[in-house]
Amino acid sequence: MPPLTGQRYPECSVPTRLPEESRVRDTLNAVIAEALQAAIADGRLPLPEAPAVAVERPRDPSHGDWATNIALVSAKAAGMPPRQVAEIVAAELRERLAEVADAVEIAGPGFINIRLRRGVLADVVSRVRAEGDAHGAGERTGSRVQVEFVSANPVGPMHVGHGRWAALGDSIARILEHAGDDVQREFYVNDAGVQMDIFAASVSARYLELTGREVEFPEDGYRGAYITEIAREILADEGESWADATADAREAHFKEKAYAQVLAHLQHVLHGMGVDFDVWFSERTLHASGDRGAPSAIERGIERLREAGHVFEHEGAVWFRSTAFGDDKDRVLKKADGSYTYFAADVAYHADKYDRGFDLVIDIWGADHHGYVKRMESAVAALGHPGKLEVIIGQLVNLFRNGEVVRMSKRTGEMVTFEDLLDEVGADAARYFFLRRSTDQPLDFDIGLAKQRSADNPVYYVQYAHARICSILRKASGADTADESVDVAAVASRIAADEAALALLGSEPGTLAGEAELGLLRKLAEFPEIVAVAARQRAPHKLTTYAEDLASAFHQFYTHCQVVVDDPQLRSARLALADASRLVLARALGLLGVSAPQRM
RNA sequence: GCGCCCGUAGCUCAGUUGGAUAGAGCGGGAGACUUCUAAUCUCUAGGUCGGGGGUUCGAAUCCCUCCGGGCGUGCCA
Repeated sequence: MPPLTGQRYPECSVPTRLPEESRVRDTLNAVIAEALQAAIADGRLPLPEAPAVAVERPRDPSHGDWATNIALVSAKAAGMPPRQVAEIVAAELRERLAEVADAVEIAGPGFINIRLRRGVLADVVSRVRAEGDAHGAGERTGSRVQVEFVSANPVGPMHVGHGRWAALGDSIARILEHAGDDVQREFYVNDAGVQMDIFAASVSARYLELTGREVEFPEDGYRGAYITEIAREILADEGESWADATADAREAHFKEKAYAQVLAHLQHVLHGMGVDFDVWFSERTLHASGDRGAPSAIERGIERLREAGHVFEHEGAVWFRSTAFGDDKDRVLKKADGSYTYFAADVAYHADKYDRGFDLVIDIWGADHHGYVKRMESAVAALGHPGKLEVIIGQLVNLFRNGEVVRMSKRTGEMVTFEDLLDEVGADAARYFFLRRSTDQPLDFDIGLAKQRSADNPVYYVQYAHARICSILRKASGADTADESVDVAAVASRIAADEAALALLGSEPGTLAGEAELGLLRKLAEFPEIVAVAARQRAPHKLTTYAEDLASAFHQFYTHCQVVVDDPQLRSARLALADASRLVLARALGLLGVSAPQRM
């Protein structure tokens, strides 16, 4: 078992800076701002000040590579029709962008569309290939972020929802790391509290049954078959002697045995899907008193709230005045019977997180906990860290098989566990499907579809694009396309495509081949921005959507363009384009925690 | 009752800061393998963005209201 403590994590200190947006976007914004300034300065545009500029990528590729609505935005203030404003700005832009743009056009109600030179578009190929792992990455922000997720009670197997949150938390962590933050993954183990007692009593009852004794199963006990399995293992290991011990001694012993087993199991399943936590934080450590009777972390947490003036006593209980921070009602920390609430432990836990120096804490909770968000935010604010907690609510998963809902019953313990699902569909498909929908949307998971190795299955669609590229590279090396001993990366590194060669890409616009090349170039260029948006919005599903778009652009390219052709220049250019696609596909899949196979 | 999330094509869902003719996959219809993997591609049909008001040059997106669905609303964990 790994260490179960609130262990410290190595200090990280890197200069603070926000992730950089795409270079082209920044440049265009700057140039447009200059153009506006110039037109305002010489009186052609009667504006008091230049409006904020924001270029965007038009949805419709026929509108060019970039567009700005600046004329529409400023028409009113300038007292001119939008198209007239657009004329003035566009004239300026044509001069300033002569080097990089083929055309600056006015369209629709007054949009200015900018069409980049092919050479500028093809630039992305060299950039992707030169930057390697750094491509699409933000500069190090120095921001220390903790993502806490799954945190399933260690009293049974994970359900399918836990699997989704595991995929989500891990992918968000990967994306934030790529965007430049220092990220720590943490699992909070609720190993204190009554559910552990019930758990122990359940195992104890099954153990006694196995020794042939008549026992009444606890009414609120856990009835899953795994309880019996655990009891059986204890029986095999330690024999029947525990049947004669006192119930207290037996349950105390069984609790630790069973807990260790379940925890190891959770770690095993999570590891199996590629999710590894940096810290497993035990709730018990918060309850434990310090040396020579020093107060526990929970007691210290309450003390801190009290010092901040937000604690009061009422009807024998100790309360946190969360209403002072916008909560609906105040919350109990210490019950009238002297025990602490789960919330009190969570206050101590979060205090500990900030003591560890995190600049931002992201908690991923199941939808059934969303009523808890406000009080936790209140507590964090009261502890002096307002705004440094972000709670992401993960919606549930509905399992379907052949269009039918898979029914589960918690009472009888009859359920499809996350491990069952992993065994059936595999880690790649499970992760991909979990991440495909936005977080705040409940997910319908069709087991049949996830297992299907066909065109209907988006995860294979994306992986297949990657495998196809690897196959092309094997062919280009002169080897058999099925020869798995070929080092694809090494082949790729030998491909050299100079500017003249890359300029051939998309040189025949209007043809199927030319459009396919241009489409792929444009899609590749979007990647850094997609990563930045996915990071900012904590939205891995932006990357599944992107990966499918990129795979589609590649498949079209593949269909319409022979890559390994005789003409050495065209061949190297297309190989380089395919290689850049390979790298970006692998990176996108990597951020999702999904493998990028070289053969399928 | 109150709070949060959601409602977009037959189905499952994207839609960035309010932008142009609202997109994709599946499913329906019609096609393409002598090629570097057809796990692919091409064409086609399909919409009152839940309803109604408002804000504005412009609304799926922002505001109000109504309808429908999910979850929450413990001195449980």
